[in-house]
Amino acid sequence: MAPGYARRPPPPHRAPIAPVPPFTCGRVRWAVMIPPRDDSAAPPPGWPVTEAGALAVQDRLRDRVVLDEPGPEPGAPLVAVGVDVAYDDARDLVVAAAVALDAGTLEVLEEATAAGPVAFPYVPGLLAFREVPAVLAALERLTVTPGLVVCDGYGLAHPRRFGLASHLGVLTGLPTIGVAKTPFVFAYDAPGPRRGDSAPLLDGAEEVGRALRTQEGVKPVFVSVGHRVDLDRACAHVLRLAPRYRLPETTRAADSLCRRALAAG
DNA sequence: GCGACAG
DNA sequence: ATCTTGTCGC
Repeated sequence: MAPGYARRPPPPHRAPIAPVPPFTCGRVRWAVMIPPRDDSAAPPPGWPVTEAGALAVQDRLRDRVVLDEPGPEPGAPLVAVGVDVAYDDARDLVVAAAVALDAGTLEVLEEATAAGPVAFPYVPGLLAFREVPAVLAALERLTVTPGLVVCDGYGLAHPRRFGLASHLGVLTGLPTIGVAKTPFVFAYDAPGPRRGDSAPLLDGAEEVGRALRTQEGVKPVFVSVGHRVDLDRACAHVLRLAPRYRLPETTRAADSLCRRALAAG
């Protein structure tokens, strides 16, 4: 692991990943987040168990999304962290992975995983409630400080403008973006055929993200802002992280790791 | 009202 | 997401 990257002192379990104003979830106060419990990836006390409860949490947290920061400068030194999860519903098990890469060289700097019970059923628009607890636990186990978190799914491209990437950003305070493989419910025109070509991802007349061609002749990915990053930079980071394949290396590394961890455990 | 619907 | 055979290509 290359020296020169900022590190947080372990153990991180009692310390917030980043200074974020306290908020409450249900009746429970999360200083920023996740917490202690044991060292599992179980959802914290107060994690919603109903759709109505989850909708209420989204409604309460959505205005905490920060959209007026440009985010990390593409080309500058950056620790880009990919997060993803794999499931075994039969065993009520979810495994999350967080893989930190040097955004310049794509070298793997650090890997972490966390396993726990499935926190929520899959409901379109409420994906964060299923994935976030385990993802937070995996992020906490990294010792490098993420400069950008790349999520598998959406941020602002969400019916209530609060997808997984935005949710994770608000909870951690970290800059986040969403990279999805399918366009969810939004409309777009096919981007040009070359790598780097893009077209707006539209909710009516509102651009909620971008269909971005990362490889020539390959279908685009769908990029949206999560938290503390603008859309131009989000796309620039995705392009740089995907020099060879359709999906960014962050996503590929995290996907691979959580699947291996699920199969192993 | 019914279906579609990130992962 | 996950269930899954073979197949084309580097």
